[in-house]
Amino acid sequence: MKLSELKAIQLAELFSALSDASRVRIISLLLDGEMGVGALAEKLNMTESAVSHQLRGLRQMRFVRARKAGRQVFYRLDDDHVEKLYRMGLEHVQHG
Amino acid sequence: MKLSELKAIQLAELFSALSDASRVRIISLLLDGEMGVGALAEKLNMTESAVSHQLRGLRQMRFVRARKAGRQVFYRLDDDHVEKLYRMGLEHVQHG
DNA sequence: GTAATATATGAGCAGTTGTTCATATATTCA
DNA sequence: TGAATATATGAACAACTGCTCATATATTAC
Repeated sequence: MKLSELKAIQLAELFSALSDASRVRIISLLLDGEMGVGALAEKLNMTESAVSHQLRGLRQMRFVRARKAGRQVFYRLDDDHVEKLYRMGLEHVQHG
Repeated sequence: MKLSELKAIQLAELFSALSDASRVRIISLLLDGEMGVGALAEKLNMTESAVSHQLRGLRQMRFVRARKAGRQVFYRLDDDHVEKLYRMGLEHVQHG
C-alpha cells in the first residue's frame, strides 16, 4: 500500500513516542491511573527534571494529559489508542 | 502496571523499528508482498545503500525476512504483528 | 512579604541514528 | 577468465535524543 510522505512521518512520530524505555515505563505506570511528576520520578528512579522533559514530549503528542491540583500536576493517559498500542507491543515482546 | 526494565527496553526497541519514516514506508510497500532492494529504493526515491542499511535493522528485529534469488534479495514482512501495529498506528494518525 | 515545595524549561553535552560515499561480496553472463 | 549487476558493509558526518545542571515559574505556608 502506497503511503504518503506526510503520513509516513506522522506514523514515525507516533511510534517514536513509544521508542524510549523511560517513556514506556511512564506509560506503564499511568495505565493504573493518574500520577504526579514526583511520584513518577520516584517509582522510576529518575530525576523529576528528566520525567518532566519526557512528559512534555508525551503531552505534545497528546499521549498524556495534565491536571493541575495545587502545586502538583497529575498526568494521565489521554487516549485509549495509546494503551492499545502498548498492549499489542507487549504481546509481541512476550511471546514473539 | 509495573514493567521490568528489560521489558521496557524490549518494547522501546520494538517501537523504535517503526520510529523512522523511511522504515515505515518500506513496511508500507512490503504489505503488498515481497520486493527487492532495488525496487524498494526506486519506489522510495532512496539510494539502494540507504534501503539496505534500513533493511538490515528490520531484519535484525525480525520485522522482515530475506529470500535470495540469483543476485536479487527479496524482502517480505516476517510477522503479522508488524502489520497489526502498523495498521493500528495508521488508524490513530488518520482520525486521531 | 519570605521560605519551602512542585514542576517546567533552557543550555550544554555525550550518545545514538540515518544518511552518503567508497568499497566489498556474490551472482550471472559473455 | 573478466565485466556487469545486485546487494551489503564500514567509515565518517550531520542531525537528533535524552540526560544533567542551573534557573524560572507557580503555589502554599509562615
